[in-house]
Amino acid sequence: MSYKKSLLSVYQTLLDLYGYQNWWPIDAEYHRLIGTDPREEIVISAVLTQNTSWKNVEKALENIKRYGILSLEFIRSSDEKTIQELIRPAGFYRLKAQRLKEVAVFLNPVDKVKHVKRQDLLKVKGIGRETADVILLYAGERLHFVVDKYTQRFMERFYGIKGNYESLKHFFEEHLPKDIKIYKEFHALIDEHAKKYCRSSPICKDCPLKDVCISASPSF
DNA sequence: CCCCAGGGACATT
DNA sequence: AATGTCCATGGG
Repeated sequence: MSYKKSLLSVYQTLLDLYGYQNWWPIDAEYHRLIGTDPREEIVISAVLTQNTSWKNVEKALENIKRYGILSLEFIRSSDEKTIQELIRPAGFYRLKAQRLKEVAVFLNPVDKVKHVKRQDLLKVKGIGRETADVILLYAGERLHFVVDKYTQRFMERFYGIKGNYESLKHFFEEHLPKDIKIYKEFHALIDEHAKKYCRSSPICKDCPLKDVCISASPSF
């Protein structure tokens, strides 16, 4: 039998299951050695990961670190063609080189992430709702919940909530404590769970949440 | 061969 | 407002 678990208890359950994910991943040692700002890696990787596997993003980040500098100033001062070649493994490389240029110019200095309005961030070409919220939450330490494809899929299956981006974002922000750590980890935990069980072709049979999910039938 | 991956801009209906 | 198409590499 299924019932509606509170959003916070879903978070607790996922946290118990998978542990802290420590998103957004950054190479702290690199930035300590080079003297660059770790927040700039978050901004760059947020653009690179658009509809792209993290594995491919990592290859691009390694290229930038090896042949350039993982910073927004490097993006600003480098030839766009050079950036294209470095980030090629991340896919959509011509498009993303352009987007990196735009955001690097806009977020100058990067400390702007602390006070920039979401509305203004969304005006930057290549920065949509999810990328904006990733930048605001993970680089700016600001209370913006990140909704992605996984989150939409999970919420539709688990709660039967469909909704557009803004309504889902609002749902999370209304039903969770105003806690940056919870926002960061919950988003990561949903992604982890969606990769393991709540896939496009869901594996409900072994899903740890099957008893509290409204769409998981015991017959699955 | 297929489908999918930590989306977004732009056009069409 | 909802849906379709394009962008592109790499892995399963």
